[in-house]
Amino acid sequence: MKIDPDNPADLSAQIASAIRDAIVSGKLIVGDRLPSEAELAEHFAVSRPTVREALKRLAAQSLIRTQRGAFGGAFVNRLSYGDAHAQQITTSTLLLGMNDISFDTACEARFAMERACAHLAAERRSPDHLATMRAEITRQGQPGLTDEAFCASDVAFHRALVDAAGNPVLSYQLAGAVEAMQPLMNMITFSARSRGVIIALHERIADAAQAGDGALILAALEELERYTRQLAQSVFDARAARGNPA
Amino acid sequence: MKIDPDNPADLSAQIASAIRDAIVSGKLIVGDRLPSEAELAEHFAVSRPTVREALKRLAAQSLIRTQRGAFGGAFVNRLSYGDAHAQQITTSTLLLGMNDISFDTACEARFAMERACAHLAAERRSPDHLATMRAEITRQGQPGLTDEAFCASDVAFHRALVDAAGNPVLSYQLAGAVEAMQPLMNMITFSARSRGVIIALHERIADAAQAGDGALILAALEELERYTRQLAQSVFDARAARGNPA
DNA sequence: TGCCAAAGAATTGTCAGACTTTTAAATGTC
DNA sequence: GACATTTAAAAGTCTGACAATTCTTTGGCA
Repeated sequence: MKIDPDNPADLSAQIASAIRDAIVSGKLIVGDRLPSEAELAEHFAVSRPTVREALKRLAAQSLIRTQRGAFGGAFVNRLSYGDAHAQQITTSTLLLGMNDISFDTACEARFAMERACAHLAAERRSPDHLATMRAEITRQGQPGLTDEAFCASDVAFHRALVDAAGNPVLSYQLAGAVEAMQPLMNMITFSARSRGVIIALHERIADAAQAGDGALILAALEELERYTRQLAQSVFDARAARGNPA
Repeated sequence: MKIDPDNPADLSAQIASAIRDAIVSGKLIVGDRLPSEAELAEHFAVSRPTVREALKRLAAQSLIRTQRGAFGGAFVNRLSYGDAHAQQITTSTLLLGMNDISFDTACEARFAMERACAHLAAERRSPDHLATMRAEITRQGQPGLTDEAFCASDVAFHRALVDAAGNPVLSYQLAGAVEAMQPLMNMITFSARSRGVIIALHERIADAAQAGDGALILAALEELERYTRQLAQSVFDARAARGNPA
C-alpha cells in the first residue's frame, strides 16, 4: 500500500487502486480494519474528502464496509455470494443492453453454460429442487399470466436447475447469465401455443432430473435453445415486416 | 430519478442507487450527460461532496465516466467487455479467496463451464486461436519455467480455447472463471512429470480443435479435469502429512 | 461488590465555501 | 478564412467545521 506519484490525475482513483490491490493480493484480509480516514489522508498526503471518495469506490464493489462510531471505521468485507451475484446481474444486464448483443449470441452463451451443469444436476438434485421446478411449471401453465410473469417463472425454473448442480460457484456464474437474459426475453410475446411447447420441454427436464438422467436433460435443453431462438426470430421478423424495427 | 426520504442514513448510497436504477432501467442511456454536480446537489438537496461520493460509486462500477472542463460532466458509459471482464476477475478472485471454496468445487465449476464451449470452439476456431494455443504449449515445455509462469501460460491457453468459441458473452463469463482459478492453481507445484501430462492433454485439445472435433476436445477436457483434481489432491495430502496445513 | 446510567472520545457522515485545473466554445486578430 | 486569445463551465481538491453514532469508561447507587 504505497504512495502515488504527484501525478494530479484522479487521486481518489489511485488511492482506491492501492487499497484494492492490497485486498486482492491478501495484504489486507477479511475483517481487517483500515486506518481511519484522517490517518489515510495523512498517509497519502491528501485531504479527507479525497480519501472518502476512494473509500466509496471500494464500498461500491462491496470490498469494504464502513461503521460509524468509536472503534468504527472501514473494514475489509467478506464478499458474499449474494453481493457477487447482484454485481454479476447488474454487469451482465448492462453489457447485454448496451452493446447490441444479438439475441442469438446471448441465447447461445446462456444455454451453453446451462448445459454445463446438466449432468451434475442429474446426479445431485434434491427433492427441494425438484419441487421448485414442478411448482414453476404449474405456475407457467396458469391462464392469464402476463408475459413478464411467465419470463420470471422461466428464470426461476432454470435457476432451480442450476442450483441443483450443487456447486455454489457454478450457481453464482450461471445465475448471472440466466437472469441477465430476462430483459431480452421480455421483448418476446409468448403465444399460448409457444408457452405450451416450452412447458412441455420444462416437464421433460424435470422428469429427466428426477430420473437422474443427465443426457436427457442435455437433449431437452438443446431443443429448448433451438425453439427459443426460432421463436425470437419469428417475433423479430414479424416486427420488421410491420416496419417497427424497435 | 426521484428524491430520497429524509432518512439520514448514507445519502450518497441512496443517490447512487437512484441514478443506477435510472441507467439500468434505460431512463438514462449510453452517452447521456448527467446534470452537473452542482445541479444534482440542488436537485437532491444535499451538498456537492455528497453528490461526488455518489458519482464515485458509479464510476467504480464503470457506469459513468467523468470529464473535466466546459461542457464536461458525468456521462453514462458504454460498459465495454474489457471493463466487465476486469470486474468479473476481481469479483471471482475475491469470492474464491474469501469463502473457503474447496479446490474441487472451483475446479468442477471451471471445467464444467469450459466444456460448454468445446463444440463451438471446434466449429469456429480461427488459425489465430490455433496459433496462440500452439505457442502456449511450446512455452509450457520450456525448461526452467517457474510454476507461476506455467500457470499463467495455462490460463492463456484455455483463454484461447474459450475465445475460439467466437461468442463474446461466453468469453466474458468464462474468462472470469478461468482466471479467478489462477491463485488456487498457483498453490500447486508442478513436477516435470505432471507438466508433461498436462502438455500432452493440451496438445490433444489443440489437435482436436484443429480437426474440428468437439467430442475429442470434450474428452480431453474431462481427462484434464480428472488429472488436475488428482494432482491437487496429492499435493494437499503431502502437505497435510508434513503437518503444514496451510 | 455489582449493576446501570451518564459522560467522553473516536470515527464516519455531511455541509459550506473557496481555490485550482482542465477543456471547449466564443471572440478577436491577422 | 485560419489561427491565437479570452472566457466560462465544470470537475478536482482543500480547509474547516459540525452532526450523528457507537464503544469505552467512569460515576453513582443499591
